Amino acid sequence: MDMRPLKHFLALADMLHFGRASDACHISSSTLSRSIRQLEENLGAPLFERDNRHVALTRQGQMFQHYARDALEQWEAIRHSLMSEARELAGEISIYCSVTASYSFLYALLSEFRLRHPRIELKLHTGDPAESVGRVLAGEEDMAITPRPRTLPDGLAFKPMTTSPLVFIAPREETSWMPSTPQTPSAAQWAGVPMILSESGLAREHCDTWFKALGVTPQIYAQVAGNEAIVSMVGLGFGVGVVPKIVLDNSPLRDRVAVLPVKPELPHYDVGLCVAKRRLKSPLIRALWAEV
DNA sequence: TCGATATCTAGACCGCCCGC
DNA sequence: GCGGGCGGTCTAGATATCGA
Repeated sequence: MDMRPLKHFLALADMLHFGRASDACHISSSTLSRSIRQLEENLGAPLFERDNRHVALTRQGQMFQHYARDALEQWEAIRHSLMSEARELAGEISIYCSVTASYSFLYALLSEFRLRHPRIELKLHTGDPAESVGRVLAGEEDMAITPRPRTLPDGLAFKPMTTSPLVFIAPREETSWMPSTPQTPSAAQWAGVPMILSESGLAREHCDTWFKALGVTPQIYAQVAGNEAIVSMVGLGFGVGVVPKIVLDNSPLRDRVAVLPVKPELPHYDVGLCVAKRRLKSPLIRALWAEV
């Protein structure tokens, strides 16, 4: 069975761009165009509306997207199940995590796994941890290393790997807006502090709750996707940021910032591995899941 | 308005595989 | 060995968008 047309379709459905989707599939855009056209001819229905500049899923394409995801997952599951009876596990697992998580957890997670399962190919994608749960639930990634959401969505399994406190960080240089007594914060002290915060995610939620309890609307200087960039901007003196301590410990710019001893402290959160429960049927996914 | 750029499509061609 | 089918690349063409 040739599942490539389904993979081509899903790549284009995700990216809605022939050039980027063909790069992701390691084929030329014209090959992708032909593959999609043949799929549409076989199905007798248009899957994409496209012109010389835009690509969009049709209603039939949206229906087929659900089928294609399920079909590929079931195909991988049965294939690996049959293979595992006959010989060692082989195939591909995609993992999504932040750059920091790749420094901090991947070695421990994968070093022995690679030796035990050398025929499993690992695909690592790094980015904003706030997107990780959504990507796993949407089937775009097999697994993610991510902070545990406040409420675990149905269908998501989570295994904690470590706990990290959230900390306020400030530039080491003196500034006029720096809170003078962070141990005893007041609304007046924090009202004028330029804040550099995550656009979304758990760190942002905890931070918003902290400011709400203080009775202050934070003066947001910048909203950033990904925690690593917050350390950079704080190090440059743009404002005060909030990051997981593990991000700070792994940052090459950690010497340019200082942790503010703010009270009350922000909550700790669990960092761990998450996976869609339905994906645990796959022997590959189960094998890596068992590593934690 | 016009040139540059981005993007998708079609056609030509090539290499590999498989059946005869 | 030959020919057909298939999947790939390369290239040109068409057209929308953008910016000067």
